[in-house]
Amino acid sequence: MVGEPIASKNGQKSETAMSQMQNVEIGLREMILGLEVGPGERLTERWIESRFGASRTPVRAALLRLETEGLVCRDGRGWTVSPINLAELEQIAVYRETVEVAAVKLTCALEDRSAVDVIEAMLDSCDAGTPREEWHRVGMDFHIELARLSGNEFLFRAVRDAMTRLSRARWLEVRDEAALGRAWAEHHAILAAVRAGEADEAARRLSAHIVGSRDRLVTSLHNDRRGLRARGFAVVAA
Amino acid sequence: MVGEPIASKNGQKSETAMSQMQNVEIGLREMILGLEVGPGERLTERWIESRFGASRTPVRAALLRLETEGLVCRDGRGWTVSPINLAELEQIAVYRETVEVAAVKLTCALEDRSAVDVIEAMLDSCDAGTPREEWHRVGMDFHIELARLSGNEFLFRAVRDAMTRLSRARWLEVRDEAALGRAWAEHHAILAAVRAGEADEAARRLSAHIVGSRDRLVTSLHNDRRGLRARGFAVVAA
DNA sequence: GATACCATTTTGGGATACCAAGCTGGTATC
DNA sequence: GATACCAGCTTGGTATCCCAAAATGGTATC
Repeated sequence: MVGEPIASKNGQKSETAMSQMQNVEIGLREMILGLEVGPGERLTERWIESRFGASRTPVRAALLRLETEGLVCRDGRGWTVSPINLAELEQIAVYRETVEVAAVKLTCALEDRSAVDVIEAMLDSCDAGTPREEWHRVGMDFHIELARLSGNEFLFRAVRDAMTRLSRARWLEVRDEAALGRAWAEHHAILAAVRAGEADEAARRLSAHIVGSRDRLVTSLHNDRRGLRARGFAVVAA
Repeated sequence: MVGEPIASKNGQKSETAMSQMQNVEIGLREMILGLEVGPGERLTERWIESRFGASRTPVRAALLRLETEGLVCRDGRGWTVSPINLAELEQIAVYRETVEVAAVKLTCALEDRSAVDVIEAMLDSCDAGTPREEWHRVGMDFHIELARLSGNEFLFRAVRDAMTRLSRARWLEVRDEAALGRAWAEHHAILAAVRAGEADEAARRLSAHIVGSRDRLVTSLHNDRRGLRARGFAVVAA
């Protein structure tokens, strides 16, 4: 056994009412998104098995799930943590611009748009003392929760899945304070337009935000790809 | 053993070089999309196991895959063929309009749009003597292949997955000759606009086509839902 | 020293055994 | 007759075992 087995063997429930499969799925997702296992790294089912104290059946189920999320991919026979793919990041940006703009237009057409206040409060919960992980999480949740307001389950899932795929890359991005402040200002401006029901204005601002975000992200990773490779992270060029 | 086992036991390869999991996944998907198992029907892993002559390991893998496609869903402990959900169909229509329009606009911006000819040939391969299954398949592939031309993998997958979810409903739709002819005319008109590079015109026609298609689909299923329930198909109202 | 070849190990795919939870049908009690 | 209760069966969740293929490493040959 390597690391800390989370649940004991032979059908024993872990202290929470969570199945082994959920245990492995959630734990492995966190390890991948938190870069505890690097992009491009090989994964063996047996290693995951011992790492989480589960048997191969739930391990394989979790891998199949994570494969559909794009976090792991098949490597012939065998599994690999998906590399960071710059070309893919650009395509995802186009995709999320499409679905996020559609979602925000739907939201602007709603009579009751008061739910934007909850999102605004979420943004405001970040200040100078907030750890970087939290800024990162809130920056993603802003887009996910904004899409949820549309009420369209498929647009929401599309945004959530796209943000999941972008998560590691955004984490690796070299961001300065100024860029972060600008992003937050854009977030607020988007919410203001949604609150006012100005669909075109909200769409324009959101679109510009996403495109700018993409450009900074791809540029940052491209410039730093030597450093990323030095850390053992596979980065596929655009 | 019920039905016709496709592969023999104990690691024996079937005649094609296909894994058991792919066997089960593809076979079960065809059974669901072909309505050989009705929407809302309960599925047991053991039944699938004997139906396809595979053990539970590949069966579970296939079920997990089909769950992400929305073709089966969990029913507490246990599996169910996803019911036809009219509210979901309407949401999917909004979603696919969004992504298909975005894809076709990207395609119109390409220099080389000659690939539309292949799609046009596909449409023209259907005539009065073509079986209904083929019309159905080509009607879906038109949208999928059109999205593929955009070159954006995520828009393409979104359209493909949406069409998969719509497949059973479209098959159940009561369509007359006139509606089919109108759909084909709209398909040709969309292609003509794409060929000419007229993005706005193509988007307008595609959008109208999808909205009209949605209205006819939902109306048809809503009117016929008594008959569908009589066939044992679960239809959830909007 | 390079290379071809073979034994060993590793690994994913699949099959099966076992378990606990839940459903079912029957029975006993009132 | 209705209901509470219990035994047994079904079923998904999990662990484990087996297998074939691929990777690995060492050795013999040139």
